[in-house]
Amino acid sequence: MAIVKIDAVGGYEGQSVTICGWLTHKRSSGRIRFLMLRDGTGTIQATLIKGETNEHALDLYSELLQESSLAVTGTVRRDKRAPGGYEILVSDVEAFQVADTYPIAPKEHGVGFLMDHRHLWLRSSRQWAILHVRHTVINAARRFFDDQGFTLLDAPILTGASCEGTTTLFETDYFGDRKAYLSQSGQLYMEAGAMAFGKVYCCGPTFRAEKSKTRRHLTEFWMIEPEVAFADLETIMKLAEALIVAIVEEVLKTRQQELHLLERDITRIEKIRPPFYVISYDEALQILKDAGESLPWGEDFGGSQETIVSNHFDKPVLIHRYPAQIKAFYMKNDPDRSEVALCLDVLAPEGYGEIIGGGQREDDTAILKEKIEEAELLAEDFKWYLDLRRYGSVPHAGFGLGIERTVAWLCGLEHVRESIPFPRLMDRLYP
RNA sequence: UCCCCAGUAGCUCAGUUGGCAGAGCAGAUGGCUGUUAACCAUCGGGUCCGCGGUUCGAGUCCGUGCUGGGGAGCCA
Repeated sequence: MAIVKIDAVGGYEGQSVTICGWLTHKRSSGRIRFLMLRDGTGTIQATLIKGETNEHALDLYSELLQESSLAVTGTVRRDKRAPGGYEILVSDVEAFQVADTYPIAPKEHGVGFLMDHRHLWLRSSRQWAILHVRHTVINAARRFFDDQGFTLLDAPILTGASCEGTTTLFETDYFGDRKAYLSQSGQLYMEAGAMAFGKVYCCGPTFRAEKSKTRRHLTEFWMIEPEVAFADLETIMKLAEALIVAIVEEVLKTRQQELHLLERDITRIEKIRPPFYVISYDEALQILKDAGESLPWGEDFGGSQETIVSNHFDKPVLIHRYPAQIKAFYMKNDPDRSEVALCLDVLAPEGYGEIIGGGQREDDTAILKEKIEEAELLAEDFKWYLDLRRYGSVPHAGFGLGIERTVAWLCGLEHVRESIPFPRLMDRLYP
């Protein structure tokens, strides 16, 4: 007897198969009974009829509660009345386990309750769709870099120093006499990698101890961070655009069913084709001014300002050359205009905010030393980083793409917490 | 850290002017020969978030704490 996955039953019409899965639902009408089964690849209706199904299975039916784990054996039939087009005419049912009363009913639930049951919530069709899109986003991004000759170079998660202030760092004890921090970014290490391999990227979790309670923030989130030697801002802007295009194409190609299930307006994603919009910080300020939300030059955008700018466009918008004073110490200043940094942010459409941040790195030892001092960082922590400029410094650039915000945007989610299997938020470490 | 909202059955919620604690779903029992979140009937199920106060009487009003949600600040 073949054990068949639900998404493959179409190839077994008329044959007897066994499907192993979980009970999502059951219904009955007189002597005919229905089990809805889920196995991770899809759902299918199994039909029990007196006379065709054995007595053991008919008796078992009445004991089964939602999420009981089952092996269902029967004949695959095409039937218009069955959701999905195929059903199993059951000959026998065995239970691996009869579930206790399942807390998540097929009705509505509040966010807090679902988050407390995240380990079970993952079984619902909506989460199935979202996390499939996440899988594809990560895979598409990695394939994009692999195909262009990048080397995957994983960055450490435990680090000895902060690259920004210590206020947003998670601190942990390191063998009693020292402190270690959870990485906020793999970037500095990718710079070292770029000097060794030319083109590198990392993909992994990063941590921010920001006390942010918004729909765009997690304390643990994943980034894909490429870094390229002999590259300037323009090169990296082209790379950022091409990466997003590659991700969108792959999601549209392989995740139609998931997007449909999420009731995502696919036409808005189909618009995401090159070229994207490219504006300077100064031009973004003008857009805000025209919208009646003037901001003095030198200030960073808040969430509402980002939304105003991104709503101005139907595709992602690349914003370059922010004031140097609001950007990190390692950003290279524009030689033609020293008050701005050669940096790049990409805002997703529909108010999903910044999905990419990056730019060209400072490659001059003396200037970088100065900037480290200005940022009041410990010079000795960055000795190795300065070495990269002492031994064959080259122009180089890179960026980080936030996985969760990208997934939230493509899926049309209201909050990034659904775009990662087990979200970590300011007040939530369970489950 | 600040602002706003909420906390009543396992879940989602209603509860009028302060006067006997309610519905739908889930669960149990029974009915129905093709159901689509089936339907119909019956039944069980309560620390009304905690503490304090006002009152003859508090789910309801006041104070306070806790928890959750939304937002702000913050966010290379």
